[in-house]
Order: sequence, then structure tokens, then C-alpha cells
Amino acid sequence: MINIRALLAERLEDAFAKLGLTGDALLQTASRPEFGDYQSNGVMAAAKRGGLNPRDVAQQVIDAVDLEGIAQDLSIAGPGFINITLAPEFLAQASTSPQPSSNPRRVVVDYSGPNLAKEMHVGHLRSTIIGDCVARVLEALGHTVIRQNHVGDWGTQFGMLLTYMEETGAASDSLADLEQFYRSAKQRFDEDQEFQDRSRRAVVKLQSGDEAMLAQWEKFIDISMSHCQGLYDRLGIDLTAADVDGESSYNDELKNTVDLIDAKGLLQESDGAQCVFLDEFKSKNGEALPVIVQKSDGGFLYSTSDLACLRRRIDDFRADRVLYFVDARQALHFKQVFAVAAAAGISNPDVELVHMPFGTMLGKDNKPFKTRQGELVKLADLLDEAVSRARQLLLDRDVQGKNPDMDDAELEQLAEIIGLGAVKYADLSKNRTSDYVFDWDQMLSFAGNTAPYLQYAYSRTRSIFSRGEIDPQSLPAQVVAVDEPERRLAVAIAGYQDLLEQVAQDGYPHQLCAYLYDLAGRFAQFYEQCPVLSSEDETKIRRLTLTKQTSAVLASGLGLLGIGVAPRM
RNA sequence: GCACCCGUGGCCAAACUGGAUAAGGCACCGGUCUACGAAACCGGGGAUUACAGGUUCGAAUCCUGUCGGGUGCGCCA
Repeated sequence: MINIRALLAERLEDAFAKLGLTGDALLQTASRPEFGDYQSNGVMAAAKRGGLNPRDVAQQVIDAVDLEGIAQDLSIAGPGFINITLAPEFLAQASTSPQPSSNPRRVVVDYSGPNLAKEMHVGHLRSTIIGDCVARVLEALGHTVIRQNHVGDWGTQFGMLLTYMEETGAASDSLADLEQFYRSAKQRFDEDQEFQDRSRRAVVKLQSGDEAMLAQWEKFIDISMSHCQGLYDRLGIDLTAADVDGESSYNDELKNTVDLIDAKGLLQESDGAQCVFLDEFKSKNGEALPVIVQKSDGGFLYSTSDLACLRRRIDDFRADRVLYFVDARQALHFKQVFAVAAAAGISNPDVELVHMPFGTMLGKDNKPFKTRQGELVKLADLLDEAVSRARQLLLDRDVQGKNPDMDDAELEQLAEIIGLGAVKYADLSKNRTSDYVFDWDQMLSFAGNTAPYLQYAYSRTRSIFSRGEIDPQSLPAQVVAVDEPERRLAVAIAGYQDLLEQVAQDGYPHQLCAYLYDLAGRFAQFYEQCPVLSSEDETKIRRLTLTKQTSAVLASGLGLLGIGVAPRM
């Protein structure tokens, strides 16, 4: 058993059963250090159900529970909390790398999904990095992860773009600035009726498989996609061309999907459109809310393609879990899609479908983050600025003065790691579901709960080994903590697995951030209070080993967040 | 109009989904360096968790109402 929380809960619930009690042990990490390492809150509820005195029950549970070799101290507090202090020998057995789940699943993770008609902007950042982080965590725990980049590569806007591309004879270099190209095309579209008509005809040609039009479309998509791939590569996002199943790839399945719904008797015509009306989407006064799956002109909508998409993920990919990292504003859409899929038999109760929503990125004025001109900020520009700010910070702090043999190339590499890490961490460390304020100064402050703080903690662990000229490989894998700062550090290291399993379940990377920040804080205290290199014999070995373990968990955890580390900075 | 989400010190925010004295960070005030790196650590002040009721051993969390903010809602994705 590797998950400490699960282990403690199991043992306590065994004790509950022996005493004829039922219920969850409600195990969690201690809310305050003086309460020990973990606490169980379940006794109060269990006692109440049995009409018993909670403190008496807590004592009986403590007497009955078998935590030999696991806990060194159990105590009752308050109305019936059980506080648990773990035994250092038990902590020593903890692993510093993620352990595979006993219940591996096939998980489709849907994230990023940019619109290829335009350049990627800040609005795509959250889906991309949060989804990427959760995908990595799932994979680290031994789940089979199928990444899906559901790009917007189809639809009416491409008629406009392809027509403009043809008209201007645009080659790839004039598409270097996709945003500018889109604006020009849009302007042309808005001003010229004849151009509009041509654009509409182009859409029809494209969707009916006209070869010349498709060739043109592919050219455009290639250029746009390679722009995205460049950003993924720079950001260290684990997405490649193989993960792309764009909207266009569902084109041939849309008709079938509607037929399938029809075959279930779910289809109803309303004002010429084909709709599905479900009981769960009625307003209070009984007004029905439709999900339109086919327009009155015969065209299909994104609900249809999401249904076709779901069918592929369940039937072809054999997913038993599908996670959508998509903006919170689409909550109703996904509720509807999941409900229609269930009703139409596209999905089934064995498949877990979850919309993992996230909030909007805001500027300091609490309005959606835009440039002074009111335009969306290009992702490429944002990353450039992050790196250049990081570079300036490094120069201000004279890192090269502190590390005389650091050349410009290393400095530049550091700026990249720190700048991108800061942007990602600022996002990942906030609760996914709420909006958050994007603030340069805060995220690159180097102080407080930031990526640079964690990266610095990591480089400190490394610097102990380089300064001491010690090979970490020569150290034992396990060591029993003695002093309190050592023990507190060991407790945090041992909790890594619990935390990862929680992130895999709930999809909240900020919990991983909070964990790493706490770990780094405990290491800083250990670092202040427990000299490593100047201590001797087994104390030195012990502290070096704890340092090595901290180093491993920091690197692993930051790696799962998609944030790089450097041996010195 | 209907539906959903949100409101936590000056600012950013957490609270493991009903648990203990509402974390932590920024900013502010004070202390600690001859580098296992002070990009750090230690200490301090600052909160009626929007408001009013309710549920119970216990509420930021659940229920009702009010106020404030955001988002979505039949042929865009």
C-alpha cells in the first residue's frame, strides 16, 4: 500500500467495523502541525449515528485500530478527532517517484483545441497547460492516456479564408502572421458582397469534398497547425500531430450521428431544424430547451460533431473515462451533449464523461485579458514577454556574477525555463474553476508561491551535492528521520503519491502546486535548521538522503506541471 | 425572462468537498548572512468569509431570501 491516506482510512474503517460502526473515516492531512500528520474526522458522525459519545468511541477506535509500524502516536482531540503521527520507520519506506495505480484506466484527455483560423492567443493557454498537466499525472500513475486535440479546422470561416488565400495568391510566408491574414480576409468579407458569395460557395465545395478546395484547405491547415506546434514545443506541451482529431475529421460521421439519434426516436423538427428535447432541460414553466443537431438548411452544428466525437472516443478508442478541459462557459453545452449521448446510447453508464471547466483569464482591471488596443494577446507575444522579463531579472540579480562560469547560452536557457515556468505556474496554481487575474509582477516576483521559488529550492538541493562533491547514487534509498525538521520533510515526501492520485481524480493541478510549495517550504526550514555538509557520519548520510529525495520529488512534481528546473540559477 | 457560476484582510488567494484557532503569498513593520546560495529563514500587525435567517455537536462550505459581479440560453464554434 502506497497511498498513506487510503491505508490509514482502511485501517480505521476496519476498527469501525470491529466496533459495529459504519461510515467513512474521513481521513485528511492534519489541519495544523501540532495535530500530527494526519487526522480522522469520521468518528463524530459514526458515533452520532449510533447515539454514542464521540470521545468514548474515538478511544475505542484507537484501542481497536491496528497501526503497528505505521503510526507512532494516536490521540483524541476536541469533540472526537483522531490525530495521527506517523512513525519515522514507516515514512522511510516512501517512494519519491509516482507508483502505478491498481486500477489503470483508458482516459481520453481533450485539451488545447485551438481554432486554426486564427493565431493562438491567451485564451488557449489554460486548456493547454491544465489539460497537459493532468494528462501527464494520469500517465505517471499508469493510466493509458489518449490525448485529443480537437482543433477548430472546419466551418464557415474557412470559406472566407480560402477564398482570400486564392484571391491574394497567398503563399506560406504571407501567412506568417495568421492574425493579420484573418483580419484582412474578414475586412474583405464584410465589405464585398461578391466576395461573400464566393466564400459561401467555397464552404459548400469544401464540405462536399472538392479536391482543389481541399488541397487549398490542407495547405492553410498545415501552416496554421505548424504555428501551434511551434508553441507546444516551446511550452513543453506533450501534443503532436498524432493527437489531432479536428472537427473536419468528423465531417463524414455527422449524418450517421443524426440518423442514430433519429433511430432512437429522439429527433423532433422545430422551425425546420432537427432537435432533441430532453426532460432535464426544461425551464420551470415547462418550456422545453432544444439541442439542435441539424440546421434548417441541412448543415450540422458543434453539438453534432461533439456527439460523433464521443462515439469515436468510446467505440474506437475504447475509453472508459473522457475528460474535457474546456472553458466554463460551455458547461451547458456539455451537459446537453452528455445527456443526448446517454439517451441515444452513444455513451453508457460505464464510461465516465467529465467536463473539467476552467475560468477566464482577466487583466488587472478584472476584465478579460486584452491588449491596450482591446485585442486578444497572442500567446507567442505573451511567452516572449515572460522570457524577456525573466532575462532582465536574472541580469538585475547578477546571476553570472554569482556563477562566473555561466555563459550567455546558459543564461538564455535559464530565462526560458524561468519565464515560461512563471507563466504556467501562475495559471496552474490557481483553482481551475475560478477566473484569475494575470499579473506579471506577481508571477515573476521570485518570492512567495511562484515557480521561481520552487526552481530555486530545487537548485539548492542540487548545489549541496555539487558543493560537497557527492554522488547521490552512493546514498541509501531509505533513511529514518530523526530531528523534527527531517521528520516533517519526510512526511511531505511520503504524501506525494496521495496527492498525485487526488489530482488524477479531480483534475485540479493547483493541489499539486500547493503540495510542492509546502514541500519546498519544509525543505527551506530543514535547510536552515539541519546543516548537511558540515554534519558527520550517519547524520550527514541521513540528511543527504532526505535532500536527494526532496530533489527528486521537486523535479518530478514540477515536471508533471510541465515546468523545467536547472541545477543552478 | 429562464438557467448556471461566483462574492474570503488593501491586493492575489487556500481550505482535501460539513471539522479544530479561516492556510499561504504579495504589500507593510521588525529581526537573521564571512555562501551547505539571504532568489532564503524567523517574528509582527491586519477577517463578523457580501448581508439576513435556517439546518446541527460543528457552516466559508448545505437550505431559503436579499444585494452585488460574471456567464450561458433554437439553427456560430
